[in-house]
Amino acid sequence: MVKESTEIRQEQIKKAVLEIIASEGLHNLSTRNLAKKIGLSEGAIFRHFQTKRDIIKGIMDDVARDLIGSLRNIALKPIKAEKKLSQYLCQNVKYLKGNMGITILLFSEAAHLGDKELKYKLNRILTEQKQLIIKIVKEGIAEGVWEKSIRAEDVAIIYMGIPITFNIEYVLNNYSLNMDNFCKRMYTLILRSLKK
Amino acid sequence: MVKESTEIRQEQIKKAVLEIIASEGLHNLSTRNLAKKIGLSEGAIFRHFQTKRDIIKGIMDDVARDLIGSLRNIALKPIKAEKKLSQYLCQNVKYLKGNMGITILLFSEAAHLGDKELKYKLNRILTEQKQLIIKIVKEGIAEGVWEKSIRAEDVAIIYMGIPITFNIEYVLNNYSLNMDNFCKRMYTLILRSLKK
DNA sequence: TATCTTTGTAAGTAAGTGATTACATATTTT
DNA sequence: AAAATATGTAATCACTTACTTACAAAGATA
Repeated sequence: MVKESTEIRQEQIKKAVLEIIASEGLHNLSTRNLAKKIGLSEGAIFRHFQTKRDIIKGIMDDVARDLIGSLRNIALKPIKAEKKLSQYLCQNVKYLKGNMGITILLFSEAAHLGDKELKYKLNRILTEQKQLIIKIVKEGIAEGVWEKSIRAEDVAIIYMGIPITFNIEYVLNNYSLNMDNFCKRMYTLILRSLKK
Repeated sequence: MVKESTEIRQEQIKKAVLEIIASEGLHNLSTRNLAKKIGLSEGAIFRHFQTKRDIIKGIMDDVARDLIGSLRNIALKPIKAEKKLSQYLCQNVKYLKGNMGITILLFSEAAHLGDKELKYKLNRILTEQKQLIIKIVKEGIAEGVWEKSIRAEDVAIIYMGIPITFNIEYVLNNYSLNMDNFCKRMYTLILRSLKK
């Protein structure tokens, strides 16, 4: 009987949640299946998280910290807006690919509506991502390389669909979609709509 | 005790499924809740559909028929590509708004992966939508109004994110998003990336 | 070494799941 | 009007759900 600290177990549990969603689907995300995946009893799960919902909340906090954090770093780099946009998009897609299941989890929570706290967390994640895009677009306009009349918020909205679409395509193409290619091609298109 | 034909009941059931998903979330979509919503017993549900999954399959067939049908009509109209694209996008968004819950349902089924038949149906719906977009883009290029070097498939991919994003925005904005506005603004942006 | 805290398990809980049953009542056909 | 058929219900099925309990054992601390 191996014992581990709550911190380690919590990470294992959150990781297993995403793995189950990505490989078996949301409907297989039961505490029973979760415990089996990690090799623990169901009771042990509830030793480290009070409720199943708390696990989801924990994952959303991770996303807010890791994904938004890395995106913010890119958005704040002292480089040209065009380069920022390219890196931002690729980093965004890369994160989702490396954490398959997150899109489904976030989106499905958006669908549940019931839990105000989860809805708020999701809203923050999406809003912050959009704000960073808006910032980059405005910078590009200020640099004089992108069209002045463009509404940065609209670019942000159309941008947000790209990582989500990647995820859908990725699943439907049986995980055989080339990420770098995808990312570069989408970047090229977005850039066309921005350029003067 | 009012009795109705299987055809009528099937329509009622499918409609109720989408209503429940849109207003109470996917996790509240139980056959029990479904029956309650319609004012029938649970047994009656299974008189008109063999399994719960058959209801979902029926809804997906409806989408394939109604949404894809109306989009195909637009794509085949004898009008300019620019006009087609505009109508196509707005019709697409309008349908999703009028059938809240469909995006969630389709997307969640994409996540389940298990059921090959459902996955196939979803794949067809998305692929057909994309093919129509590709057709319109190629027409615009042939007309000479859009840039020749553009890859129509890429436009189709970036396009597909728009209705989905609309849905997310719509839910998170508490259903107060102006559809026409949204649709026109997204069209303007897409058009910019297409124009010479 | 003895005690205490943390982490684990096996076996439960009540409530919910999709689906079936036996039977009743409405509608159509003869 | 009688028989046949379609549509309904209430009760129940076996099973799953998130979560809890009573207790055992590992690891840290005294």
